[in-house]
Amino acid sequence: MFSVSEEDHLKAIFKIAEKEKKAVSTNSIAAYMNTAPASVTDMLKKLADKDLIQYQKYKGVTLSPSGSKVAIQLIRKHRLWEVFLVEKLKFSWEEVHEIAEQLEHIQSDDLVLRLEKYLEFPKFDPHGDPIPNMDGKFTLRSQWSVAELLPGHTGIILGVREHDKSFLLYLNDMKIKLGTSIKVLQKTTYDQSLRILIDGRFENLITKNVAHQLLVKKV
Amino acid sequence: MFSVSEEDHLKAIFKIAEKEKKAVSTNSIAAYMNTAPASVTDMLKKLADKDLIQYQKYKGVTLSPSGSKVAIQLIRKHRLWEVFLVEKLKFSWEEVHEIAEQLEHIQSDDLVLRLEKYLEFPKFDPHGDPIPNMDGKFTLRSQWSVAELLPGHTGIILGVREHDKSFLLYLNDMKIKLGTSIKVLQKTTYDQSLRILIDGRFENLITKNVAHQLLVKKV
DNA sequence: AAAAATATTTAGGTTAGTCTAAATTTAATT
DNA sequence: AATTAAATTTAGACTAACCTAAATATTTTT
Ligand SMILES: [Mn+2]
Ligand SMILES: [Mn+2]
Ligand SMILES: [Mn+2]
Ligand SMILES: [Mn+2]
Repeated sequence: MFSVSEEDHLKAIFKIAEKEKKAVSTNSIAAYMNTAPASVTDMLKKLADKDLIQYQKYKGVTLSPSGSKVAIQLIRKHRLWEVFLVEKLKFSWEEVHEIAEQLEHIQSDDLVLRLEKYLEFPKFDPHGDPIPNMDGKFTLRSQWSVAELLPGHTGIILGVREHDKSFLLYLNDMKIKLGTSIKVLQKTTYDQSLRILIDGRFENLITKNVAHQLLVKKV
Repeated sequence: MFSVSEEDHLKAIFKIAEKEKKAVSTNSIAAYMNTAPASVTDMLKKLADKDLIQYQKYKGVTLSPSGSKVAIQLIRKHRLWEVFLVEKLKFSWEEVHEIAEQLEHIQSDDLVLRLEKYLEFPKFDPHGDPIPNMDGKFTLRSQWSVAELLPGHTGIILGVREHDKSFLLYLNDMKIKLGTSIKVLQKTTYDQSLRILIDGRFENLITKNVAHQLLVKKV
């Protein structure tokens, strides 16, 4: 139906739009996709022709309903495959993204449904990101970043905002994974760095930025 | 490393060479791949440049050691994914080929090794074809076609030569699958069609050609 | 409100992978 | 051994997906 490149562009637009609610710029897509802005312009014309996006020269783009559907289905497949790779093949959470980036493009509706069933309908992927259901609906849950926790309060890790491999390896080193409890012991007023207690056992210092990437439920 | 099209061409050459031991012709590859002979010629030049095949104009091609390795690794991945689809996702044997045709191109050596382990090192795929190991070695076993069985003798289905969806659906109808026992009751001298007993329960008539496609071990 | 800086598009080009039609080589048949 | 038929390659063309450099629009700063 759609090429790998078309799908990846639609996903990029979706993800960028998720953070900043305005129309998505050509340059932001190019940065996300690691391509030249001129290449993005070419693709935007094609996607607009197929009514997958609303596009006006120089004004940025938004996804049309059909484009949004393609993007969400792609994200659904990506996250289901990530669950498979971690739960069944025992990959670590920092290893799965590149492989899922390929697997998400396998075309077979039946495959996705059977995979989802086989995995017992997971609602979140190994990074804590919600997996849209068949109809494109995401499961919502209330979550805070560790940066928002007050000293003395504890949270359970639900997910991470940053998916960078080196960041995930850094968390591995600190013994932080999904389900880990984080108690904020102290916040530095100078640079907002935090002293935290990990699973009631390891004490460590993290920067404000790192704290911002860690998503928890309050306990 | 190699494109989907390059990989598929190498696999086609391998599979055609498997049956007819002479150099593989341009037209046979074109027929196998459903493309124009001219397109195959273009690809053969490219593969020869990369030393994946031995190619002389008008003389057909053979795989080089490196080309053979690529083809065998692709077949390995294809068949491992087919096992996954049937054993884990409960697809039927006639549904898995097209999906595996895509999955075989996913690039990750680690993925293949983990998948193989997860599947507990299967030696044969859902159609009874051998799965090459990491080093490209196929497991051999002695097998006969039902056409070779003498009346009164029985075999257990090990595999099928024909992978066509309609053929597999026809076998489903007859309750023939891997492991099924086939007893030859009678052979017609006129057209060599056979009356067979399936799993000791269903009697049926099959043509000589169908019998030729059914591979069994003698019991 | 000009000027300067930045973002975006256009112009023109490349490579991979396909095609059809024509030319050429090889194989088969008189 | 010619002639005809079949197989294969060459020539020329197209689309998708990229690129760089130049032109143009928009935004920001003076
Ligand atoms: Mn992708
Ligand atoms: Mn993820
Ligand atoms: Mn394939
Ligand atoms: Mn098979």
